[in-house]
Amino acid sequence: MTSAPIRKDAARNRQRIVDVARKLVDDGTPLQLNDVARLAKTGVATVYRHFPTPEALMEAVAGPGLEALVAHAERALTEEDPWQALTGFLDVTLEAQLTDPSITIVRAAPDRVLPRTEELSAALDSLAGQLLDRARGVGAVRGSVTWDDVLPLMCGIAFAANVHAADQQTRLQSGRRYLGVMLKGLQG
Amino acid sequence: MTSAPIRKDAARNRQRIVDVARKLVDDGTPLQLNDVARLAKTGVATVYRHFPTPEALMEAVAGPGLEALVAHAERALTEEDPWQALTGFLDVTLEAQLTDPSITIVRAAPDRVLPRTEELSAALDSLAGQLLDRARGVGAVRGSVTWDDVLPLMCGIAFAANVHAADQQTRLQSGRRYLGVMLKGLQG
Amino acid sequence: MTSAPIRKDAARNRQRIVDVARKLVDDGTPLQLNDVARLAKTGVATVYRHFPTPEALMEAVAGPGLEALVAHAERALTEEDPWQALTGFLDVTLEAQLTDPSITIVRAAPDRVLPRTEELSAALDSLAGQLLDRARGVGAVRGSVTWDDVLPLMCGIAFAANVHAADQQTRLQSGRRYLGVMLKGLQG
Amino acid sequence: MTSAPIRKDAARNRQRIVDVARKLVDDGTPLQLNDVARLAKTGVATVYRHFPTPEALMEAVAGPGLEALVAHAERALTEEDPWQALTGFLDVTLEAQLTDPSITIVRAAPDRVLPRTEELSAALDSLAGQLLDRARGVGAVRGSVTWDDVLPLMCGIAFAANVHAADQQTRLQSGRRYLGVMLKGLQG
DNA sequence: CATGAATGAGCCTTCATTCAT
DNA sequence: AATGAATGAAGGCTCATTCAT
Repeated sequence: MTSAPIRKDAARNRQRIVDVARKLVDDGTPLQLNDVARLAKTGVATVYRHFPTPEALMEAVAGPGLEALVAHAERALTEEDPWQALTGFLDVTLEAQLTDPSITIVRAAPDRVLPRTEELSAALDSLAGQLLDRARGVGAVRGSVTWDDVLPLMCGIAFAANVHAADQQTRLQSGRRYLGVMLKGLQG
Repeated sequence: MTSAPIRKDAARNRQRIVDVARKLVDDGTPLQLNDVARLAKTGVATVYRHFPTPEALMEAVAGPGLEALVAHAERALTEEDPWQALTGFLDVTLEAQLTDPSITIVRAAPDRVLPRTEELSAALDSLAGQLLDRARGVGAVRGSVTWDDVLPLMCGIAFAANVHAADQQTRLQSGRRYLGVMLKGLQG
Repeated sequence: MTSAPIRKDAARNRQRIVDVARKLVDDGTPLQLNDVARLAKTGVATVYRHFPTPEALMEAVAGPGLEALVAHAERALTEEDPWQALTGFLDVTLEAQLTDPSITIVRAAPDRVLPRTEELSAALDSLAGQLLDRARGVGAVRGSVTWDDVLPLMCGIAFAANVHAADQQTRLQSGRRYLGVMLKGLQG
Repeated sequence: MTSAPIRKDAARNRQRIVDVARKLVDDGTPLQLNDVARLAKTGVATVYRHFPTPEALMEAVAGPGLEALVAHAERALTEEDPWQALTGFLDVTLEAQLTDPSITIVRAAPDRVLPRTEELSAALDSLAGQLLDRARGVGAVRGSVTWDDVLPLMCGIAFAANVHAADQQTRLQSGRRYLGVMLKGLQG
């Protein structure tokens, strides 16, 4: 009755599925549960059991990335310089978004389907909001801008970087440049 | 060079197709050539003859919007204040992008399939580049930024506005705010 | 714009589909549009174009049978003896139901999906109702019974005949016996 | 011959499974062993061990209802008036069939898979046959009709009642009316 | 005995594209 | 040029049944 001890082989399967999905996502391939099943050498239904919808799988793929960002945000909150803390966090966030498309996809989506993702997303918003507030507190950021705007802007920057360049290398460079533009735009 | 006299009824058909497609695009419906044909009361093959691929049709839909932007850019080049000229143009561009999704789609795509679109796109890039150069010339814009960056950024802003809001009204508001941030970020 | 001249080859296809479906229905096989397509040597989508749902196809299969019954009911209304007219009609109806399962399926269904079927069904109900009224008029049928009851009862008799026997021959015999029971039960 | 002592927990499981299945059947939901397992908080395999096929489970669901009918038939055989005994029994039977769909399903099926069901079914047929014979003995029932016909007819009446009405209330009313028609039809 | 994860065949449905009329 | 019927690959999803734990 206690929700789930989780069997070892089931966990292995689940992980294989997520791994395969990650590879597909990284390649920009749209997630098709049938393909995932084939590549993971599982039955389709196994994929469906673990992830009832493509969105759920996408969120599972994004999970570790989101966790890492949460961890980084927490560390950033302990830094001395609020502006440094903010820009450092945004820099890491951007790199994550450009490296792992699932992050932008999940964060740009109107809603989350897994409780865990919702939780992570909320935590991230809360922490990032604090980072922004602290920076505003020392006058480093305009009064009118909220995290509610910065989140879409970060997704927009990732989008722009993808529009501008196809290869990973250039994409990161452009992204950083665009982030620079935005940061200057945000300054008080 | 003008490939053929074009029969009047053919032209009428073509127009009906584009009109229908515009409506679908504006509603956010994915362009399906069969649907378009049915709504335009044409055979599918007619749609295919005029527009061999969905992309071609999308570009045809974007055409008038792009022409309007070219016209605006030309007028802007005659304005006195280079900064005003630039911001005015970008403001109109943003509104166009948020009003007519085909514009962002076409401009964010890696390549164009219709010669006419290529032409318009190139003209727009050239004119916008000049507007940017003029603004840079009077020190209103950072030296390092080129139109090659501003175009993706505009698409990113449109994307951000869509992430932030679902209704047209709010979308425009957010978009303008984000454009403000970018412009401040671009300033010398 | 006038609804449909119907192409000859299209009509041929449609007929092949209905023919295949009829065979399946007669064999008691559940109608699966993919199977129908394969057996009719058509693409699946062709079947879907003609019959958007299995129900629509089923009704198309039942069509001729219903038409024949309507014709019979019309003739019956011209007969002298109201009781003979009624029993003759019910006998033919039963035979139709036991010969062609689609008839019972369509008539026992809560609603019809094709306008044509609705039309036929309504016509049949109206004519049968008149036959019943006439029989009641000469005191051959109890006052309390309406066609609204006799229709379900006919379906019930067909069901009973199927329960009782598997082979066509015996099924018809039993069905007639059961019809006899019902008719006696209906008599004033 | 009683195959095994049967562990208490196993019996509990079995009962939970049957209870869940009964609920599903009563709701008109098709019996899916996976669903049953989930709702009964059992593993699927447990369901399969107790009931190798959906039919077996269906018969188990019908069991108590059949037993009750057998009991009623036995009591009926002791009644004075053979016609009253018969009609009373058929009335109770009809109500059971309309209340608990599993009864009609099992009795209309060409064969039984559980020995217990076979036994009950045979007993019921035998008893009902005697009730019918007694009624025929006093001239209350036509000579030509056998229980072999009445059983299908009862299933047909249940079918007709379902065709005629969707809600339980009306279904019972119609069923009783149809039973009345049949009884009149059977009378000598 | 019990569990529930895994399986994969199989059905339904859509859509871009071709081709006979 | 125009028509729209036909195609069939492809994707989504379910469910009866098996099997490792």
